[in-house]
Amino acid sequence: MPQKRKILVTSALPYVNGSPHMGHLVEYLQTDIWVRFQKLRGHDCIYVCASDAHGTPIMLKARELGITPEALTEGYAAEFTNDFRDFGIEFDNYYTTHSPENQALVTEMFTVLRDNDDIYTKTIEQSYDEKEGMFLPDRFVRGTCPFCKTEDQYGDACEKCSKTYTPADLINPVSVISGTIPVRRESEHYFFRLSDYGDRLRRWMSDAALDKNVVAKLDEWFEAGLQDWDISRDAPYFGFRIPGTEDKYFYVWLDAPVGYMASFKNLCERRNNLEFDDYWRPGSDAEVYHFIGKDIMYFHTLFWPAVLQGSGFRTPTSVFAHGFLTVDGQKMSKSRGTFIKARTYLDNLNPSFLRYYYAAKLGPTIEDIDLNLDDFIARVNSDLVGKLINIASRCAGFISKRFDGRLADRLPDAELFKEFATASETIAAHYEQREYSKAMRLIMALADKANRYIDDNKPWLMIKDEDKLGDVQLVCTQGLNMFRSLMIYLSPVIPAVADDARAFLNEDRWLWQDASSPLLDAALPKFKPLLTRVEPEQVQRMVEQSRESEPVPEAATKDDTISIDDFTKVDLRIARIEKAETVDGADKLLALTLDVGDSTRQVFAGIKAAYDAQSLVGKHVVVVANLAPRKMRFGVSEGMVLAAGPGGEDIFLLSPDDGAEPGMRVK
RNA sequence: GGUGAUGUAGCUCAGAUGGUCAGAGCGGCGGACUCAUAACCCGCAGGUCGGUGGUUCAAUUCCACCCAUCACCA
Repeated sequence: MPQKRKILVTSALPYVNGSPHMGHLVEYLQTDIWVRFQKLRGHDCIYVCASDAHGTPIMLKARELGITPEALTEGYAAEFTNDFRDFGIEFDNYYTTHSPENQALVTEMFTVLRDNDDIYTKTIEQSYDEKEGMFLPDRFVRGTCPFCKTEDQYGDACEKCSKTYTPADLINPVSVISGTIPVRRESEHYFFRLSDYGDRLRRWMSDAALDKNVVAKLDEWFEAGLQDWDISRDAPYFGFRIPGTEDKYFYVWLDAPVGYMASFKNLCERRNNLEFDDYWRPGSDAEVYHFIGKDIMYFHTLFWPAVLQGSGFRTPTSVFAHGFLTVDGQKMSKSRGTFIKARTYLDNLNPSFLRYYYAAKLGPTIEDIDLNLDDFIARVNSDLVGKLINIASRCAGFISKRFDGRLADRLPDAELFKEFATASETIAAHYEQREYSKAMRLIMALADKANRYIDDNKPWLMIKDEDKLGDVQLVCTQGLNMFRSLMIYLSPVIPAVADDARAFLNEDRWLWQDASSPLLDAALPKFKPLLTRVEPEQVQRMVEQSRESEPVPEAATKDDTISIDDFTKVDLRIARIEKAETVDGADKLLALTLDVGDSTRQVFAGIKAAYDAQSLVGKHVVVVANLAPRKMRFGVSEGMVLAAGPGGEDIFLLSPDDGAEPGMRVK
């Protein structure tokens, strides 16, 4: 066994302005497998993560929903936490960047950098939305591409011709927030002198033994010359205020990676044998690794190590970048039903299947991986159920029926078992190098070998011959031991299945090296199927449930309880129907004009069969006021009127008791 | 537009400093078996290794260009 290592591992912090989906899981599963492997090998390995809770998109989304950014991010963070747990992703700590620890660290780092003259200020010009009173990130200005004249493009690049430019270049620019024309306005910003860090970064790069594709990308950036980094944003902004300023905030990308340290620090405060400085100060003997997606390499391989170098901390040992997920060979798509939320998967399929499938495809490179749904079914059923679990299944029956559940006290083919044992270090090396697909191939090749062994020895024939009864026990003991070794090798990937297998083998715990010594003369309980096959219908249902045209309401997902935060996200208001009219060309719709207190709005409701338009005028109803406006063929619907019933003529509007006034909040 | 990565059998992917490098698993076809969650075992698959040029005695593997896909452009 190699020396015990101190390892700190992170996954990129999820930006909590939406629900977790299959793409997120690539990274967290890749990391979790690696962490579990290290722990199984007996190392001290700590896995921390956190929600990335700051920045303009979160601020605006919260405003749109009429809730605080804290409430918004806590709501999504709860989804992430639940989904991570249900996929068997085991963090030592999951925290948030919106924390006192993070603020203290960011402030400390900023102060050190500023005192070392690594920070300076400069006045720059940016797009400004006068109506909203805020500066606009490039992505929040849209207009016509100055090159190819395609309309409605982002302020930084054209999706059509993929040329890049600035919002000032756009023809007819519009703020996506207010719809007004942005102006150019000057503001003082804080910059980090990244340009001074070229040599130090190159040194770090060569020490970190980065993947060659990552190095290629870095070289490209060095070639272009390092530019200083704008680390401030003007108010209004959701983040940490820069010390000594009234209206300047740290850019979310400055405090996000510091969130790794803050989460770890938070963990240290709860564990007395863990010291923050042992892991994060220069001279640390711990290894620190960041698992990230290839899209955020810039931040993790340039800004982040430079900021650490300049502020008195150690740099990461290495950064592991992975590719993106495609589904059936294409980008995830809501209309095709391939934008699959983690929860939708969990509602239909066993998480171990995805863990195995991803592992079977993951390597150490930044290449994208494809979730091919047909391949997923075939692979899981044939590898996991048909090959692996089958080994136990075909041996266990003989052992329990004819030998009282008792294993033999020796192996009939020690040579063969030794093959399984000596594969141990090769498989371990694959895991260590994040060559999971190679590890899986090797493990499955061994599973083939185990099945062949049973086939060659034919216990089902020997069982008919009293003289050969002992041989049956021996062969099955051999088979179960091969199964056991493979399950140990796979336990980082499918921990839940491995736990069940271990329980069947009546053992308390497994360490990696246990795979090299057989389990003999032990009593086993009755075998229960460890996995059942994937049915194509399950996958179909998952895809159907993911299709945008038939969205699954959040509340209808299986997790049957919601938090009070979830409920308060829904802004229910009393409204008075001012006008109700039929809609030309629509069989079921009535167009309602609603008085919601401070304003009126138009809502289309599918209640034509149940209500006569005129009879509705003056009636008070309940409306979902913060539902995203929906464009329909007949106009925009700005909310939803609550009603009960199966539909058609049987629809019953909800109305409040007398006294309720338009605009009152329902709670 | 610039830069980088990828493009190998129906599907998912391996592979080589240029010459037994054209492979695996799945699917498909044929056979065998019946212990096992119709699982397992044996045999069969001929894809111009994205396209076009070039270098070479020889290229899928090196070079150039082109096409497609993905990413990044702070």
